[in-house]
Amino acid sequence: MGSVQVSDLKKHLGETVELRGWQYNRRGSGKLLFLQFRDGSGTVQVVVSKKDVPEDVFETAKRIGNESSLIITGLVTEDTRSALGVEVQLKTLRVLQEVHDYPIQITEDVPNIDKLLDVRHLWVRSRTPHAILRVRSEVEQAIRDFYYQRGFVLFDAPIFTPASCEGASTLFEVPYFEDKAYLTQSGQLYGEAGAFAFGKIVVFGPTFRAEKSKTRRHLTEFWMVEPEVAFLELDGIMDLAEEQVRYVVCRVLERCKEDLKVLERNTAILEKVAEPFPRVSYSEMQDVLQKLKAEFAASSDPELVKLSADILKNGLGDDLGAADETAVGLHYKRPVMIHRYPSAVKAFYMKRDPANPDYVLCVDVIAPEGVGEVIGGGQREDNMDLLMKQVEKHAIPLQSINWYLDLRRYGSVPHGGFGMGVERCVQWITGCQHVREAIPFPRTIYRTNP
RNA sequence: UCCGCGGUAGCUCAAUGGUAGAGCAUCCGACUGUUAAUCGGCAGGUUGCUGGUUCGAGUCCAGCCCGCGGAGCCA
Repeated sequence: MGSVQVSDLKKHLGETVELRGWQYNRRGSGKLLFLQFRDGSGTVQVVVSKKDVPEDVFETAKRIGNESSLIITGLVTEDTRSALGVEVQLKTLRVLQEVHDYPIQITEDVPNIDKLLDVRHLWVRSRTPHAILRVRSEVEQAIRDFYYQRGFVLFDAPIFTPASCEGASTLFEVPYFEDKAYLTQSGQLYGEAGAFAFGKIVVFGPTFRAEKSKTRRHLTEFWMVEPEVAFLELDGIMDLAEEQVRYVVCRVLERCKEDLKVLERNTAILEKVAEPFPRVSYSEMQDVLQKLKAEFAASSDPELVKLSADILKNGLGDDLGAADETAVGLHYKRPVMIHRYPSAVKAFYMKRDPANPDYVLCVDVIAPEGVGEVIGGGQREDNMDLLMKQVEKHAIPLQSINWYLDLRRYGSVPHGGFGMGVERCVQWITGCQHVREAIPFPRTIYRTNP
């Protein structure tokens, strides 16, 4: 008799099977015990009846604490009272390790995420983190499938880089033999090299930002997927971003139903990705935000009134603030694409809009429900002279970027792409409160442990 | 870096300047259909650190440490 997985138990109705895993929880009485048994694939209720098992087996089952590791055998029976629809009538019980002081208790809420993150290595066993990280796994697989199916070449960018790609953002400096190196904050520049070699590439890897951000949307280490395509212009880039988000969300809706149920996620808002994403220019958005500001100020909801005060706080020509993004999310209730920002607030490599050189051909995708920017990208400046002006303006050291300028010297073409933060995407899809919950071991300004 | 909030039992939180408490978890016990089971009991503390005010400080004051939320910046 081989072991079976909890997720496959329905195929073994009426059979006696072996299960290997851990006790998640126990309820019961003096003569009847209900072990919640998990093996990673799922959780099943194991019934231990005093009259059906030897005395010592019953006493052991009654004694062992949560997260004791077990190998059991039992009869698989149908039972509508059990969440899974089946349960297991215990026959034999082998305890690999008996545990009595597991530090996490079974609760549904997350009262203090920081305390739980101290024991993240154990917390990942619990119901909610388990569901979120399963969704993350599906998101990452969906991303890979999406690009693979479309003929993109997976083009890994280096982690050690010579210097800043984007100027202002803070980089992690690390000793590198006799020299210094920096952890990458974007694989994009390398992606552009790949696009000119393979046509369509995608960079998928970790990214590091030494920003001292302490919000539920920020990590110092996060995963980013960055497609880059030769001969693709802004409209095409927006099409790609929209299709990719739609594909990923639909995959999760289709394949992670149970996890979304565990997370009590309202899927109605996710299903709206089937509809076209609104595409609004920065300039048009100013008018929309003006209207929203007035509308929210007149609202009876004090939260909206408070939000209203911060809308358009940064003024015309500046980047949108967090309140603006929240308002956009509340208004459209689905991902929104904002394009053609003022060039002053965007990176040096963004291509000028020929129709109005004060703006650049970029696009941000704003997720609703307070998650904010999940995608940032656009068309790259492909003209050597214009690019050089920006390099000088941003005071980017030539020696670290000279290789990149070669891409404009030898066969430059219109091209572009974007970067999507995997954790922000997972945060939105799962509806989890902190982006920290969307990665197995989050790294933040004050946490590198465990 | 700036603004705001917090640190009391393993966890979540109480405690007009006057004997540090509850719920949950652990441990012990009861219960044959429980769904975060329920019920009874035992145990559990240098109240973040240092100093000050006071007859008396978890509480008031000063400094420090640590964390959380937000702004900025970003994905």
